[in-house]
Amino acid sequence: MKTDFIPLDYDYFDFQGRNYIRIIGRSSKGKRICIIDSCPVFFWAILKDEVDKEKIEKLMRKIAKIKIDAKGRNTRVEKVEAHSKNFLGKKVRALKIFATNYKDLHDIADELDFDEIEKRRGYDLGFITHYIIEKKILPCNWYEISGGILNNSLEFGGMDMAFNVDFFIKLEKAEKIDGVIFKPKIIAYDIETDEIQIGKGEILMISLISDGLKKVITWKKPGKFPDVEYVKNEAELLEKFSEYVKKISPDFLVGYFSDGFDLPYLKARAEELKVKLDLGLDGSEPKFSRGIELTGRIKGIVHIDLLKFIKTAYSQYMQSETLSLNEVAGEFLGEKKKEWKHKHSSKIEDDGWEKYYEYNLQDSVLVFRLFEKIWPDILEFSRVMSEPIFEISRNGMSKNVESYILHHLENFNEIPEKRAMHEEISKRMNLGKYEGAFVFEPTPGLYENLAVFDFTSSYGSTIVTYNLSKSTLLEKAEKDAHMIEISGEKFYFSKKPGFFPEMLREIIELRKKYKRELKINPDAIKMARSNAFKLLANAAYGYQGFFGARYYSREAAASTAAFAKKLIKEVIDLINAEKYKVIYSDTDSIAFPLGKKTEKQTLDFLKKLNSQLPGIMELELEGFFKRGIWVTTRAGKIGAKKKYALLGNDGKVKIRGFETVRRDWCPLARKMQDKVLRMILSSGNEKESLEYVKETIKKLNKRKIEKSELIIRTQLKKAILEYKSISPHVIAAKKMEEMKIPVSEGNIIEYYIAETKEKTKLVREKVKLPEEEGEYNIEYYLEHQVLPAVENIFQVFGVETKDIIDEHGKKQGKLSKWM
DNA sequence: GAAGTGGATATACC
DNA sequence: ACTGGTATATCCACTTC
Repeated sequence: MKTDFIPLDYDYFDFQGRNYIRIIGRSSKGKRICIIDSCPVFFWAILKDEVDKEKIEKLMRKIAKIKIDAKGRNTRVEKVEAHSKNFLGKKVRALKIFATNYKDLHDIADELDFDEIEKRRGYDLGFITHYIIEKKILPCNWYEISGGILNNSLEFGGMDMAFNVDFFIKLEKAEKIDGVIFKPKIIAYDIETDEIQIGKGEILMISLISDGLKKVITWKKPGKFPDVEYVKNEAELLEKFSEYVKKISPDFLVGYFSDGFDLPYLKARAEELKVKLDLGLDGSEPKFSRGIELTGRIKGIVHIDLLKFIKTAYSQYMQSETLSLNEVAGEFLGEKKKEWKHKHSSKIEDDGWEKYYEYNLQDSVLVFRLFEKIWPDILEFSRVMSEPIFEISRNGMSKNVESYILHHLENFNEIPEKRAMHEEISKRMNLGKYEGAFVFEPTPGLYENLAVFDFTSSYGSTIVTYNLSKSTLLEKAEKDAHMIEISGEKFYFSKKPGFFPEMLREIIELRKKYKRELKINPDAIKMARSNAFKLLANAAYGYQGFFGARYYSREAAASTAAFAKKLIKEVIDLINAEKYKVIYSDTDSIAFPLGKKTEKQTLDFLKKLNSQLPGIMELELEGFFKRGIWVTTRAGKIGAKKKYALLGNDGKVKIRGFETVRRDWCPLARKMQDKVLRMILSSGNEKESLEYVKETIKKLNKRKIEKSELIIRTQLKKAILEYKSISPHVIAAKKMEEMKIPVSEGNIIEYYIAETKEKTKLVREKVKLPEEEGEYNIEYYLEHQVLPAVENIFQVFGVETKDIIDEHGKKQGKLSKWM
């Protein structure tokens, strides 16, 4: 049989002691196809330099005889070959040792305690990754495949009969082709329960959205509500859900925080009610694996938890303060969740249920639309990293960098480095920090007509330019090498291109290429591809400094920061030498007023600068800005770093670091500061904004400010009991516990500071929950929220605090006097 | 018990 | 455990006089 095919979900099984890959995907005609394939199973033994040919042959014969009986399997070495390979950039002789089962490679490697062998590598990639590298059946790419159909066959123990697919094919040949645009079939789902703790309460309803399906299944309050389907009880609810999933047979089952809530909840309730939650294509139930977080896998259907992907791929560029579905959907779709105040189902009035159903349905609608929106990114991530969607949608960026490397090693004839084990990891973690980026101390003030330059992929370009990696680090000083001094110690890197910097060079080039193509002819896929490469380039530096990395190199990471620091300082000097005056710089950006120069002169100068930069280092214009403001730190007279506001020539305001952008300040202070900054930037003076602040303070004093504007939000980052220092939000969390409001690690705790009868000094003793009765503490909000947010800004104009709070211009003593 | 200081904590920047 | 370091600011916890 011959068909086109796009691989979506990979897993593997053992049959008669051997490993087989099972790939589930689709044809362009929408048929569900499962293919079975296998690949050579092997790892590498790297030989010591001095071992001669004769010894190698003897060793190979010895190794070829290895047989082990592990975990009830008889595994044996099938074949041994000698190869010339590279390991960490060095030429090595290595034995390629083939065995019958991937899972036993580690055990076989353990048997190889021969003197001739230096290292054993390539047994810890995971069979799926190993297979993809070997056979190049890449996820989310189109193939023309051919092979024999298994139809009620006993090959593989009759597995084809158990799988609910259109075709079950034993793969013989696969050829990559340009396929059509793939539009996956998905179900977005969401559940509502009585308790938050997994499995503790009943599941009241499940909503499902798919193409042509929009449904809430429930066993609760009946009535004539649109899109609601009734079943008898919770058990039937689960069965019905299962039935729909099977009927639709989606490629992806998509949820939001569904790894941590919806899917485990369904499983737990199914167990409790003795219902089989047979969602898998073979009728199997979802399986969970525990890393640091729970992940839920369904055989043949890719379970996607959008929250996880959004965290790694978007969160750093997002405005949302939390990654709640409500906020994220608001930002991506301009659409929000429906209003619903959660309460136990026993307390829901008869007329409340319709709202609850609508609420539940809307959540699935949002998940469905969110998926549609970010699908191009998921797809391109999978293609770029060459890893299945299940993996890339959950992995962090360091893992993605590593995937990219592993799938491209063979271009360099490289044997993969192993993952670090526990001991090595703790050793790396204990090394402490190295010196990082340079931040220029600004002189506080309001500046006009500014230019901002920044380095494109600064650290990535630095790694490429100076060839910085584990394999290019030289042990001794060499003449023709890249050298950097870090606090007295000199580090040398070879000029012979290493595979890591070379891969990164390609990543940066591809990113530029796709960005160019995007400009000419934009579409979502090009945008996604360009973005995936951008994220990869940006994560490469962090990867080398990450203790869990296979290609960890603290020296390379520290040198990257040091080289970049040295260069940006040199560039600042060059800019100053051109009669500009740099006023600020952070890591890879430089800001300076144009002074007497024109924009054109500045752009010409930028060109000249670029011609002088080493390697692939490149400066670009971030923008011209009409005005910018820098303030002092709270304590001293020195300029505050990482805190400024700019007004672009395009009218856009860019605010960094100020309380405005910090979620742990109350809305009143944030909004007021934002307005003040905008007023000052557009007018060039403080007059108008000062009046505005005085008005605000008056309102506060008259209690005319709504309590909702005074709610402070702080994240509870660990369990309440683990806190050594009991700060206001910890007290608020404790109060919530007492009131039986569920609180857990990671929650954003809301509270306000209230008036108290007793005179207490500690802020935490004035904490009240938003729903608690009480008057807000005027003094606290004035002195700890409103004034601190604007004091430093007005200071730039010589306006002092007393000028802000004293509308008559007279010095006042205690605040209470004029309150 | 007030004042000063360092530590713990949260959040932002790049 | 699941990229890195730099920086600001708040409030608590503790010491000192």
